[in-house]
This record gives sequence, structure tokens and C-alpha cells, in this order.
Amino acid sequence: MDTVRTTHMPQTVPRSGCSPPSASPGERTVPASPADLHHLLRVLGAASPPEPMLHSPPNPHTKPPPPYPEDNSGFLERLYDFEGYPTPSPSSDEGSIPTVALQPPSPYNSFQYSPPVYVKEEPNRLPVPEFASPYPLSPSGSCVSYSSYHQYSSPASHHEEYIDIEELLKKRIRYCKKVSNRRQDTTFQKRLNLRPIPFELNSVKMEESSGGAGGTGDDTLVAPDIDGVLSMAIEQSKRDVDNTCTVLGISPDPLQWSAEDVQSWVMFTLQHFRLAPVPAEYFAMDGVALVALTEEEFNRRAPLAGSTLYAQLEIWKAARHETWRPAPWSEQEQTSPKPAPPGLPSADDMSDDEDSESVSASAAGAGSGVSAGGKAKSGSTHIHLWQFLKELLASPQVHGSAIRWLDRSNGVFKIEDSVRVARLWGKRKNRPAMNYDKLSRSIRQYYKKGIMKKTERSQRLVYQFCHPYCL
DNA sequence: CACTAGGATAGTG
DNA sequence: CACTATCCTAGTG
Repeated sequence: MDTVRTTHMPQTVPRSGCSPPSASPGERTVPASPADLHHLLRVLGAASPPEPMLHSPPNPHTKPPPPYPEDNSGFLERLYDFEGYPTPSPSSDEGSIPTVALQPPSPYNSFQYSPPVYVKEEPNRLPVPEFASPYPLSPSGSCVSYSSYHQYSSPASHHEEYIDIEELLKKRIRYCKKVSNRRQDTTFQKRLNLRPIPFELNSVKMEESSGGAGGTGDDTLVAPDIDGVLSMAIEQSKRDVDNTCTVLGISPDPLQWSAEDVQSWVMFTLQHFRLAPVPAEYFAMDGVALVALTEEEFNRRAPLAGSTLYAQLEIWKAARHETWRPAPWSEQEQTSPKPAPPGLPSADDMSDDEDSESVSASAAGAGSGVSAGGKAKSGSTHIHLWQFLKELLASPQVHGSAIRWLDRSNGVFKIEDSVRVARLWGKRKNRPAMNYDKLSRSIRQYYKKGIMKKTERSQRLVYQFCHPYCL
């Protein structure tokens, strides 16, 4: 009989509908890479002007805030400078009414971008007008800060939200001062090796750990400071995410988004950042698929908004995590403590060189080189085959010998090493019995679905993505 | 022999 | 139900 298919192992691997706690060993769950942190910093605190944390938790022990430019400019300036951003000039060019430009935290100002929103400054408080997207901007970019969902059902009642600028400044300044005081002002960045914070975290860690295990005072201070800022950023972004979830009625976990959720989120984010609309079909996918997209793929789909969307998604992914743990740059994954799912021993990935490099770095893909993946093991087992193939294709330096683009713009690619690709696929899906025969069968299913098509001149091992899957 | 093509069925979420 | 994973038969170069 054919009931003897014993190759089936109990598949406990959750799919998109499941909650994250049981991710596979390779599953990357949070800001696992320094690049993620970079995103966070860029989009959140460090790179943004006075931050409208509308409902930031009241700080009981607040002191009178230093007047805006005088006391803070130094810190802000430094903060901005070493992040490579122009120092904001909080000048008031509107006569007697001081204004503050609250700009959407477009991290990469490379794309078109909405005009700054000017807000009249009142003593210590800023009324925030309604935006196109009725949600006030937050530094983290996600929709923010409503005290409750109900506010939205009665728009008339909340035309203005008040931002406690004192709070904002104090919060940020406290951190800046803290850092600055520990290291003498001008050199502290170097000492902390803070420059492009995220990207160098690895090296920082490595150097330090290799240097003196004991760690002179300096060494040990680095992590906590950065960590403090990050924690704050994460906290805020989590609040923002939660609020947005409430408004959009979507899960905080992008992996659980349906295609509709993704649409909602994309539209919301575009609107929120006043970015040009993107054809819906470009992001016609569920959350799992969205999460699997590399930054480059975001940019291909939405040249003007891709970076922002990608950065936002990074924040959402980060916010998924309940806690921000110190030393995120450590080799360990940032996944919440959970037992390794049955099936693949987690060590296995490590041992198998060829495969462990596997797809992870790829997510980073051609884009920033590091972005989403870093050294983090990529992804969930929920990934679709076509996404997986694109992941491989996105890192030719790693998998170029197994699979490569023949015609990138038309989505034509060739599998050079069918065995290896199949093995990688099997590994990712925790299907040890995977082979090219099965893999190709799955690919052929895509013909029907319009995800892939046969190439004009059929060649062995050559396939072609359909638009927009090739993006 | 390696691959292509596609039907059928089972498993999973 | 979608999306594979698996098995299988038939055909191609």
C-alpha cells in the first residue's frame, strides 16, 4: 500500500498562523543583526528631531528641561553628526512663532518625501494637527500615540494632541548626557566606537572580548549605554506598534498578517509617511512573504518608499519581541528563550558549513549587504519556495554557484546546482528528504499560479518569475 | 541519466 | 483551502 510513506516526520513547524514562540532554530526573530539596530536607531531616536512621544509614560522625576537649542544642541548635534545626519536647526523662521519641524523619520532621505510638518510651539507643549493619515507621526514611524482607539472613532474630539516636548527632550538628553558624561564630550563617540553604531557592533564586541576578558571599565560601559538607548527606542516603538495594531486591527507580528493585513499596513505606512502610493499588487502577499523580502526587493517594488517600508517593517519585527536583551550583537539569536523545535538539531546548522551560511545572509541580499539578515539565520520555515529562491538569488556571493540570475530584470534565473539548492530548501523547510525532483515539482506548480512561467526557449534548469514576483 | 511535465494524494496550518 | 511534500508515470535530449 502506499500508506508507507514513513519519511514524514512529525511536522511541528508552525506556519504563519502560529505564534512566534515556536520558531525554528534558524528562525530569525528580531533585530538580530546590527543592521536591524541601525534601522531602529535611524528611524527612532538618534536620527529624529524632537520626538513627539505623545503618550510617553510620565516621568515622575523630571527636572525642568533645558531650553531647547542652547543646552541640547551640543548633544543633538553630536548625535546627529555621528549618525551622518544633518543637524536639525531648530530655528524659528516664522517670526515670533517658533516652529519645530516634525519630519517623518524617513531614514534615507533618498526618496521623495513629504514636506515637514510645522507645528506651533507652545510653552512646553506642542499641539499636533491632524495629518493626512489621521494619525500623528511618531519618530518610529509607526502610527502613534493615541490614548485609545476610541479617539479615532470620534475624530472631531481630538483634533489636537499635545506633545510634551519637555518629556521628549529630557528623555533624550538624559541619555545623551549620560553617554557624554562618561566619555568626554568630543571623543566619546570614538571611544564608544559608536559611529555607525549597528554596523560596528560586531567588531566592537569582538575586539573587546578578544582584548581583555575582564574588561576595563570602558569596555563594560559600552553595552549598557547603547542598550539603554535601544531599550528606550524599542519600548517606544512597541507602543507605537501596539497602537497601530489597534487601529488597523492587525497582529503585531508581521508573520501573522494576512494579505489584507499587509495591504493595510503598507497603505497605512505610505500614507503615514506621505509617500507615493504603490500598486497594491506589488505587495500582494501575506506577512510571511513580506517579512522575507529584502530591502532591495522593497526598493524594487517601491523605489520611493521601499526603504521606509522596509525600515518600518524592521521595527515591527523588533517590536515583536517582548524584551530587548543586552548585547544584541552577540552571536546568539535574539529569539526569546524557547526550546528548539523538534526536528533539526540547532547545532546542525552550525556544523554544516555550506548550508549554514545558507540563506540567511541573503535576506540582506544585494541591498545593504547586511540589512535584514546579518549573520542571523534567516528565516522561518514558513517561507515559500519562490521566496526562498529569491533569497538565494539575492546573495550571489554565497549561492551564486548554486543559483543565479540570467536576466535579473526579467526574472530569469538558472539553477546551477540542483542538488545543492534542493538541499538548502530541504534544510530550510526541515525536510531532509527534499530533492530536486520534489523541488522542481513545486516550482512547476507555480506555472499554474502565475508565480513563475516557462522561459521562452526552454532550457534546462532555467526558470522565470512572473511579474511582480521578480521584483 | 538528469531533467521536464503534470496527475494524484497526503500533511499541515 | 492554500501550499507544499511526496510518489509516480511518461517523455525528452
